Amino acid sequence: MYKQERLDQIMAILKKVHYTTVDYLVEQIHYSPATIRRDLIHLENQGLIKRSHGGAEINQENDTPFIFRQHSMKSAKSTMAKVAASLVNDGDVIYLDGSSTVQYIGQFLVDKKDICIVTNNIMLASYFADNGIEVYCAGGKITELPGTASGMLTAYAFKSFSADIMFFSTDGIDDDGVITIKPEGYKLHNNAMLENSNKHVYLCGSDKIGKHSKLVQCDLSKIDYFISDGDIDNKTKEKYKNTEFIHV
Amino acid sequence: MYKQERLDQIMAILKKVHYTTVDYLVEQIHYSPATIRRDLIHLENQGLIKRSHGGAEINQENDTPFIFRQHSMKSAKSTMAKVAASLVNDGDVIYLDGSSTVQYIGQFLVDKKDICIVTNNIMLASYFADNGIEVYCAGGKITELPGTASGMLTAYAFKSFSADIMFFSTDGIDDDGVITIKPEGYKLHNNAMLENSNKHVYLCGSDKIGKHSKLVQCDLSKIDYFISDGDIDNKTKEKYKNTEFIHV
DNA sequence: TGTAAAATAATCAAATTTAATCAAAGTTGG
DNA sequence: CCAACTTTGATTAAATTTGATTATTTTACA
Repeated sequence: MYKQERLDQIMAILKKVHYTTVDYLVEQIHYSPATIRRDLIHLENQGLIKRSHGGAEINQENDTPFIFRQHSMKSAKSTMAKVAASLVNDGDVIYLDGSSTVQYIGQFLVDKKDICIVTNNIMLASYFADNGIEVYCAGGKITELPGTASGMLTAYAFKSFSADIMFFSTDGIDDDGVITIKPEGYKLHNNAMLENSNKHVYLCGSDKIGKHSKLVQCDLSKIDYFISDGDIDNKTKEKYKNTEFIHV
Repeated sequence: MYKQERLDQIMAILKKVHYTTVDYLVEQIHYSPATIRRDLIHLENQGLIKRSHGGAEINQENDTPFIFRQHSMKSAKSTMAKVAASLVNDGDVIYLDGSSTVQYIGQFLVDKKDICIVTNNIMLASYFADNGIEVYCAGGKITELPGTASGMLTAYAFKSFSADIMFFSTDGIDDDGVITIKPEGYKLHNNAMLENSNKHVYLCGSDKIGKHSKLVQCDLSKIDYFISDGDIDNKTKEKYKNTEFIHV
């Protein structure tokens, strides 16, 4: 594993849990405590985290919207987001789901002309509104951070529009297709998004390839663009000829 | 357990109960009294809490989230909000509109037990979610800051619930009743809120009394509690006997 | 105000975590 | 292919954190 890959993993974990212990990182990343500590020192020197006895916590800038923190500019998610945003045309109506991966697309869309966003991520909705972009918030029960609406109401909202393009990300993919381990409410509104949009773009971090779950969101054949920083085996690519696999 | 995790747990407990004893924290967190005390000293140095013999209490001012900091705590809006919040019972389903006045109520509701919030203010929705309170965001087109949804979708969302109590504020009142100068979409969802809630609480800053507009939201007879820092003439009070006028 | 009970502060030893050092493994460039 | 350089993991010394013990302070109440 490359050093940068390890650093990204640490940042990805910290982004989720806010702080973590050295022991936990050792367990997750399978490197020695000494190496993990050196990585943490490196990240601290970059100003991305703050170390303390036993672990480290993420450095969040209070001024910049937390959704586009600096480190994210370098991460795989941000790269995927940039490629994803390039699929958007001026004038498009765009569905953005509430996942943290899709969240990164926001910063690359503010320059587009005459677009209209529909999203169930309330922070994203707020961000677009701040930047003078027409945005609809798909409401519903707020279930998890960062503020994501889900359930019947959310599905209803997505059913009320017809989008040119939709961006989403779930917990992973396996042989059965796009899977999710989230509660069933997520499947509801994700389906509503899928059914009421034209092009479907799926973002998939390399860590999510091969994850299993009993809850299948949809078949890969529903996906028009599959964007990932990881590799998909050729058998899968053969099977889904209509899907464009984009490696970043 | 990581130190920061313990500090967060203590703050989480203090956010709920405002004051707690060392013994209680020892019981909850399973660390020795000595460690808990050291943690409390640490939090006190950060200005987050105030220690006292036997326990500690939260520092309210620092705990106030940024959305409530835009004006001083002593402002009329905050006073009205505090009175308004006292009308809420544990277990209530509560409608909060997207006005900046109503926004202040949020901070006084986090202590209530088992409540459920429905609001079209996305910052408020985010705030309640952060504080572990069941919250539904009424979606729709985001029209103005602070991130307020309005229109058909918003109305639909409010129609999907049945609330015990509703809080709202508009641009003012005149002889015709509660008026608004906002676009018509606001009347739509405000009406939905009025029709699907039991008690109606209207907050009215003194500067809003006597404002005119051609758009009338509703008659004052619809209002159960009229909270204001300004004076209402007796003629109006006579006319609307069923409305309780609360001067703060 | 005086006294007992309770809580806090101070101190110290044990446990845990980190820093420093070094040898082995891996990389790079000629 | 080899030598110089970097990275990694193990070892050990130093630093930090924790909980127990004891002394001091604060509180409650007669």
